Amino acid sequence: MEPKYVQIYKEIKHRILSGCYHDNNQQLPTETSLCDEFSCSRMTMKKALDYLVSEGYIYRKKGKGSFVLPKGNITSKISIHENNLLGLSKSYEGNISSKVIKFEFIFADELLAEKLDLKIGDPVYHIFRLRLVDKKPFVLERTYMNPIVIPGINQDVLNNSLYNYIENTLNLKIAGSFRITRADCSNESDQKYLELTEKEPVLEVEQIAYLDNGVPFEYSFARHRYDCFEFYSHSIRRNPF
Amino acid sequence: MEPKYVQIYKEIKHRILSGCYHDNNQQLPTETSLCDEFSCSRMTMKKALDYLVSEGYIYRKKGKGSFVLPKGNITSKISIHENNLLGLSKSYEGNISSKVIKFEFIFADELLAEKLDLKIGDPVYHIFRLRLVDKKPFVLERTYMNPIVIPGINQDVLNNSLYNYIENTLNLKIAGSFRITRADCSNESDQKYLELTEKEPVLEVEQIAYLDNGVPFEYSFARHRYDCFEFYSHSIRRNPF
DNA sequence: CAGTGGTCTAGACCACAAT
DNA sequence: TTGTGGTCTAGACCACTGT
Repeated sequence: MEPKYVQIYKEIKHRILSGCYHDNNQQLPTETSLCDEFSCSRMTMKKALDYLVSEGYIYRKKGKGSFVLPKGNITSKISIHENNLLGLSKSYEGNISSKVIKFEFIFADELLAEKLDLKIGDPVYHIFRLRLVDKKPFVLERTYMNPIVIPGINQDVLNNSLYNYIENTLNLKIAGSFRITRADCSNESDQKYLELTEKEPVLEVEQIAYLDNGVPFEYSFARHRYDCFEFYSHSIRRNPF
Repeated sequence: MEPKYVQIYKEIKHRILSGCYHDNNQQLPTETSLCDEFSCSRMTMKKALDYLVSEGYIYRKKGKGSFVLPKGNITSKISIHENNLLGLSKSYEGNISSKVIKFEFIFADELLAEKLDLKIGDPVYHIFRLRLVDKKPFVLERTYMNPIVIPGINQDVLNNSLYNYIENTLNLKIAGSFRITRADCSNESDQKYLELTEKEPVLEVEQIAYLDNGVPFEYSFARHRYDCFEFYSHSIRRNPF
């Protein structure tokens, strides 16, 4: 059973996307009237509306009301929202395949030990995969994983979705991640596998991902072809901060 | 007067950063005991803790408790958090200067009209600036602004901080933005002003920024030197979504 | 079972905007 | 003055965890 505020959030989001508030100068009904309609308290309605604010659908002004915000447009590249945690397979609807270039155990050096919360010398999976979208090279992923936390990885899993394996087979929950995004010159591997020239760069995303018990399970570098990937995000200024 | 939940948020954040919960296995006190200590209701405490969750300081598990999350590390590059809205001048403590390369009125084409919510042919500021950090070229910014919304821009403003001018002189409030981040090959201007070779790329951030009345005031492309800028972000999986 | 966090309520008071 | 959203409360019930 979904919480009431999620149901309300979804219904109002649906109304916004259907243009229900276009006639009324993009203004939503007042909170109290929405509370009446959905038979809920104001706190619950506020929670639903807060999610719409945080996703950039509406903005609210004290003393005035709540209004629909125009949506930024997405280009033709593959766009991943900054909040997306679910790996490529779940983020894109195309035909995704993987080619495993390297799959081995290594021993954690200082960096890996720090990022994955291990001791130096502990065994770590090192996975180097090329991921293709509609058979065209898209991203070159170098992933380090803690084999204690994520056991049983094999070629079969790697050819499909690691995230599916973690969530559905191992039944673990992914809770969050830290990411750093940067541009970089392509190196020899990039050029070879992503079919880039020397002049063409990559968009690198460095990531540490955590399970819901706070344990880091993945440290990865994903190097994307510059011409078919971009990140989009929406920020709002939080009120009293 | 700051809301109570902000004060509580700040105090607990301070405690986390000081390592107060290190002894107790990174576990925070229960919500009810924190409510007692801060003399507040549970809803208020939850709001404070929700902000800590959204910023990646803690995670919470039903039936277990709330725990401090290890913090991702930031590298030596200039790192801007994905949520930062405040322009370079307020994001970085170094010695920042600007060189105005071009500053003119143009007429909105279809793209600009759409992004800035104008009619085709309406006048638009076109600002092309090189921004330097500690006298070294850092980012090349091409900005389009609606002169009706942001009037009175001149060379003096451009040599300092546009965001300061908007917030402090014009007394407008910046509410939020949409951003798209991508890597790109450097073009001739990039190479000239950012002092890059043909092989070296840029990190481009395309942005539409909004005031708190929902009006878009800026559409910009910021092309950063690849080797001294990166974006970092933190995502959490929201519960019932 | 007891203890935790998650949701929800009904009502209160405040700050801000428009009239 | 009226109406809006922002904050806050005191208490209720639920779902999940570990004993």
